[in-house]
Amino acid sequence: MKIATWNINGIKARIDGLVDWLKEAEPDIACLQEIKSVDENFPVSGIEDLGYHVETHGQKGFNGVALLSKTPLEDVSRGLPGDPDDEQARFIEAAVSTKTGIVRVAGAYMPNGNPTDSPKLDYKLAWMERLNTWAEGRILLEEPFVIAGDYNIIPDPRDARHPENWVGDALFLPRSRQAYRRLVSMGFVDAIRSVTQDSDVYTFWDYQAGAWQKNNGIRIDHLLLSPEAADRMSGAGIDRHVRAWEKPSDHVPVWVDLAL
DNA sequence: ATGGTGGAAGATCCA
Repeated sequence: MKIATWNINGIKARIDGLVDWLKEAEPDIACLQEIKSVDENFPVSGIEDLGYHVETHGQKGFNGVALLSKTPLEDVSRGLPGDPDDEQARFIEAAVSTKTGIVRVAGAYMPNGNPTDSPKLDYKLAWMERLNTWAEGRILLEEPFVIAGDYNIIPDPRDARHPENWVGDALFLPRSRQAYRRLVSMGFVDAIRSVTQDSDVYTFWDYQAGAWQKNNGIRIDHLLLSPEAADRMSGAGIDRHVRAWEKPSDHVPVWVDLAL
């Protein structure tokens, strides 16, 4: 079972590229972030034509996440638990039945947190705390389980081409990285880091200043596997070539293969 | 110090 995550930066602008990538990569489950669309306007037909079930959690203009799956999505839940006043659409979770049981997948779009002297950083850190509290409960289930998404966190200096340029940025602050490390320390496995220790492995290149051409990238899109999922991992990768397509997102898809 | 790019929306906000 192939599970992928991709921050598509606007479904309306990316629908053709998404369909091309789905045909090429054939993920069983795809988690999309930054759909920037309300649920009613999400273009489901071209995706359903490829055999996918679609569940969205959108909002007007910004944010928004979606799950696509070749098998039906069960127990769908929208919104990260822990703050009923949080109106930002950044989280969707569902379960999928497999030959060996179920796999649970959460698709998440973590807050950016910049500028760091604004409430946005507080929101980012509080959101990560809520995620960690929720993840503690999930890991106790001892199920194959994946948290996939745009974490907006550079875990380590080797995850940036120019780490010195990110000092002081919310994506690289010690507090942000600590929150991510606390999550991983519960027992999750970073899928990409379990197949390579290379620096030069990125998932995002800014549109500005020729970042892609200079390979000035960062690794901020992650697939965290519960121990039960990690035990069944057979491969992982980054579809970096998608960044060179026409009208690309600034992020590329990241995927993991699980023997489920 | 500014602008460099792009998406959604339709003036700015967000990244």
